[in-house]
Amino acid sequence: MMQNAPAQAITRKSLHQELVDRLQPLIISGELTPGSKVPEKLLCTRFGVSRTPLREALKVLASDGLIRLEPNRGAWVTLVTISEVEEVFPVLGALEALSGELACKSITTDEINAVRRLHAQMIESYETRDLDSYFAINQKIHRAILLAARNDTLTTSCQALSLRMQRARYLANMTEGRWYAAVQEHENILKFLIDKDGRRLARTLLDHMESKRVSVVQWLEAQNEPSEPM
Amino acid sequence: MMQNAPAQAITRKSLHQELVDRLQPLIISGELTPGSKVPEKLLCTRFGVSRTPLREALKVLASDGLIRLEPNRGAWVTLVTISEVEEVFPVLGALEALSGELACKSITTDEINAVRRLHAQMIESYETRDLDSYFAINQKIHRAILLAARNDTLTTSCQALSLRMQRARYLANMTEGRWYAAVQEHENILKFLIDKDGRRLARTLLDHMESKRVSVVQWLEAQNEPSEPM
DNA sequence: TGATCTAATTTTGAATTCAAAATTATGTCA
DNA sequence: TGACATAATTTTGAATTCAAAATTAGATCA
Repeated sequence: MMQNAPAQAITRKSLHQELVDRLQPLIISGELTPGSKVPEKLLCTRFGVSRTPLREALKVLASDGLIRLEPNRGAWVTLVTISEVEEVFPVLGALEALSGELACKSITTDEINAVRRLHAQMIESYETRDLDSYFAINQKIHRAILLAARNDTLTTSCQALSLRMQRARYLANMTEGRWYAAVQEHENILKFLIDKDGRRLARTLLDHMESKRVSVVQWLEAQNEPSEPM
Repeated sequence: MMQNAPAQAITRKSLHQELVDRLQPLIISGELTPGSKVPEKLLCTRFGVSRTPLREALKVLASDGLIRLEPNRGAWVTLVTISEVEEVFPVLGALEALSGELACKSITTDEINAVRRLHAQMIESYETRDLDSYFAINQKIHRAILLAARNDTLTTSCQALSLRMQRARYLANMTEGRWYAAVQEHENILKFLIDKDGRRLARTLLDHMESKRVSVVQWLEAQNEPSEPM
């Protein structure tokens, strides 16, 4: 007899949800230019849908802060401002700290080993200075810890804020010094996770986020200055 | 000349946003019965709008977890489960702790005095055993601290999770003992806020939330048992 | 009676339509 | 020319329409 396995029920996703999932990457990748108008008509054509489900998706994305709706003027891709970064990173820090604490309580050996492997891969990317790969693996590590925390609400909240920050293409930043420091922080993250030292892991994740915040703000400031010379 | 005062721009709210704002209270007040179907047609009539903006609002409410969309079967008012409470309260705790820490850094004397007054009012409600009033003021205090933290992202995140928890009509709960303890916790909250002791305020808010979690879970368990006697 | 199948009705999801607002283009006149 | 007004066009917001899916009602038969 077939087990009632936790395999996800075949939920035929609704069109608007599908669109939310498709639009998010377009926004965080920058394919939809930050600050520009969301090309409603074009997107309808591109995805072969009418305006109704697309506009439903835009409302949801707006509530996530990825776009901004101006009444009677349409939807605009939001851009990452310094003040937004100053706001979001502390919140993300608190949430990631919590995720670390919870993860230490329920992470399995297999999951720890998975993080260990990811960590090794990330170091490799660091050594070959492959920034794209580094960031991709980095994200996977944070996500693995998040999932080990076994708290869907936490996962969702973190994910949403994280998405907003990913719009900042701060990947480009990463000075050699900051990169080295980040790797050191990750060594500690791995260590405390293996030790299941929730307290220290939380603290490290918090500090890690704070460093990231500083780094991102610096980059954004550098971006702004040239265009405001007076 | 007219100053560019920070008076809110006369933003004609969009219909769907208006509906989100109107539906939220219906859900948290229980006027829309938890677990029941969202009466789309009825709501259209009630608010005098067509299905389009209403359905847009439903998508947003669903992304906030207040309702659940079942493809081809409509929208359902979600009910507060124990496992959801176990998830949300720790996250809320972390966020409120952060709000306390940040508030201590930037709260003004006026704002502290406002909280002081609210606290006094709340004590009065406690002494007259006016639960509704107690909860209303209680919320105002937490919100005042949140606003003093000067972090809109934090405010929004907290608010969203808080709304989800408010669906639980745990107000009814509040044993005499728990109520007394909660008041004591609030005495400390006020004290640490006046002292601007961010660290201790954060810790107290966290503990406060944890106590609330226990209390709510107990109540929910009591609710469930009678209907599942076997 | 009650289980099962089929037809009628309702509800849902999404495309289309339409009026109002905003934008762009065109014309006027100093 | 260029500042302003007016007309044409486009875009937006929301109501309506329509096909597909789900639900309900009714019929059939053991």
